[in-house]
Amino acid sequence: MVKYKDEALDRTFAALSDPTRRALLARLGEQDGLSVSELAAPFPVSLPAIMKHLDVLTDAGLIVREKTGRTVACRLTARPMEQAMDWLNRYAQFWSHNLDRLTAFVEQETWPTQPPTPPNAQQSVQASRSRAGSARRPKGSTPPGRKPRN
Amino acid sequence: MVKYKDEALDRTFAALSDPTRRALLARLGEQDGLSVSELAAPFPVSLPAIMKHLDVLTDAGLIVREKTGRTVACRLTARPMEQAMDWLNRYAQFWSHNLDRLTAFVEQETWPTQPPTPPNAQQSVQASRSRAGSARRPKGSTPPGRKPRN
DNA sequence: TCTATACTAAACCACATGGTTAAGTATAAG
DNA sequence: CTTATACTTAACCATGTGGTTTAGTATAGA
Repeated sequence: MVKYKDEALDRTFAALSDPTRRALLARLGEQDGLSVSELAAPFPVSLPAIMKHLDVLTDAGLIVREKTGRTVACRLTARPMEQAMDWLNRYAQFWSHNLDRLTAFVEQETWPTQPPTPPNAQQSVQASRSRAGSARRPKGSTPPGRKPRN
Repeated sequence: MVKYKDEALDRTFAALSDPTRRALLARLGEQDGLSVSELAAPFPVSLPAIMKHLDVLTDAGLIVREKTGRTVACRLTARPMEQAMDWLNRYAQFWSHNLDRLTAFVEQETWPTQPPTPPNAQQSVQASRSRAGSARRPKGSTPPGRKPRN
């Protein structure tokens, strides 16, 4: 099973879904090893906001941070983006209508089409985005469901 | 400016950040044109939950839906994923250390490194993920900020 | 030693997300 | 015409997100 890769893809794509984080990555592409303050300077948001974005990028493995004295240098990494590209390449092959390659490719079983199952460990900590299982409703709250129209 | 492409990238990467949605796309890669019920059948969540995921995929332009009678067929599309691949390819070139190509590439100005600016129209509708500007606090609520440690 | 800088952490907020159940609508089948 | 199926919509919930301000810590510079 490639669930661990799935979680890595979750974080990679989630990290890339925000324009500020893509701009941060692009900035590091121009000039790797910038400090946090240098990275944050052109952005119209506060430094703690940029810090949060860098946290997301670090958790996704897209950057690494190394502290020297009081400054932290941020650098791009390669691995998780390669995995995202792999996924996109597979998608590209689906709609290219090359059915022979497609059939052979699907039968490699490297492509999880079965629905994601939430990890049975760490139920108290939300480990994945899609989660099944009913949420507990506090007493006295109204249950979900559409009210009749009348 | 390529802000419109940026918003499309927002939606594309956000759509891909969820494992259920990626599984839906993979399922359609195996067999295009499945109906909503057929798509939903293997998933352990409710039909409206799958409907919501399909809404996200449709808004991102990754699938199209066409109704025939009472069933809706879902099909993969190509365009937005190509744009996501373009972005990833550029990132790949950054860490491949090809500085000549990198410099020439950056100077094409097709790669927005400047911080994203939220659209000045549609302030009432949240159009982009990163947004500046202070939120209004209700009267009587405590202001943000860390409490002193003592 | 004191001051300044760079970064980190906490607390708050409005809004978004991903699920649920229940009701409603459109269309096909009997 | 009635029933069943496929899908849609509304209302709810817990949690997460992306921002803010304020306080705190670590390190460099004067």
